[in-house]
Amino acid sequence: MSVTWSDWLPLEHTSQFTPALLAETLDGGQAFRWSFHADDDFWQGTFGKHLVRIRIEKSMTLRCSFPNGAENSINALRSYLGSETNWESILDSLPWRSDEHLATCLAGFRGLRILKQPFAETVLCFLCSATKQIPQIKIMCARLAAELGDEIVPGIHALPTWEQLNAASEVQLRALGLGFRAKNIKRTAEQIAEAPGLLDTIEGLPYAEAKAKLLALAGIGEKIADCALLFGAGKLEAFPVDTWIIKVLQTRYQLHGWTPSQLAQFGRVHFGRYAGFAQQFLFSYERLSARKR
DNA sequence: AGGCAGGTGGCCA
DNA sequence: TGGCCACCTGCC
Repeated sequence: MSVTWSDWLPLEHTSQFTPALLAETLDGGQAFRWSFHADDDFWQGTFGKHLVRIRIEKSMTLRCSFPNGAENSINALRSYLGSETNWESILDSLPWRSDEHLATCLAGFRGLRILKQPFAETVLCFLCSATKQIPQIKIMCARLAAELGDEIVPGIHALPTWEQLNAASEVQLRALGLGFRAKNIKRTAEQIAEAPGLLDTIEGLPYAEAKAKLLALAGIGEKIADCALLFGAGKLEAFPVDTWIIKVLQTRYQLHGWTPSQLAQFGRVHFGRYAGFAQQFLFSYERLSARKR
């Protein structure tokens, strides 16, 4: 039996969003669960127990579709996409007036957003991300879902919960191609099992405290903690420093010789309370430049 | 065919 | 603290 889908429901109208920006937001390294269906021009993905399709029309209207009967996922989707957030105003508050390179990046990706993904699965996806490129991370996440996650509709699974992960063995996780990440995921699953409600607590904490608690989990260092807090907990001040951002800050901000930790500090101070939002523009711009070469 | 990829943790000075 | 290296796997 196959899934039937609802009509395309209007999600929001925006003059800023474009197909390229939707792609960059859903599939540019924040989330790893979206795939583009070129034939019918829509994105399909899951977050939590929601299965969703999104498309953008020429009139710049975002429309969405759900498996019949699951139409109320639209509320969760609005939250996921930050539909209620005034991104334009946050963007304007970034220090682009005194930072020429930031201004260039903002101009190139105006309309880009930060997702608000379910925190627990954001932690999982970024535990998979260590020294992997986006396509590999997506494969790992897909395998985790297929093998361990609940089935949302026939053939499509949610990412596993931490309870489901804890029920798996490290050997079983390794068999999914996770490599050394399997041990970290297994250990973190155990730590979470020992402290029920831990992730919910962390999500509700202020940035610095939340980060300190995340760093105590196996396999989570500065970068992964910041990614989880930025893309999964709405903490826009989190400033993940990965190899791309190191390169940007060294070459375009003349910060050669700075350690990743010092660069993170610089980022939070220089870009301010929405540093993570700024980071995403620097990241997208740098990645796009690299692909063109 | 070997190096490297959106890191982390452990070990050493 | 700061630098180095092992760690899985797959793709260029």
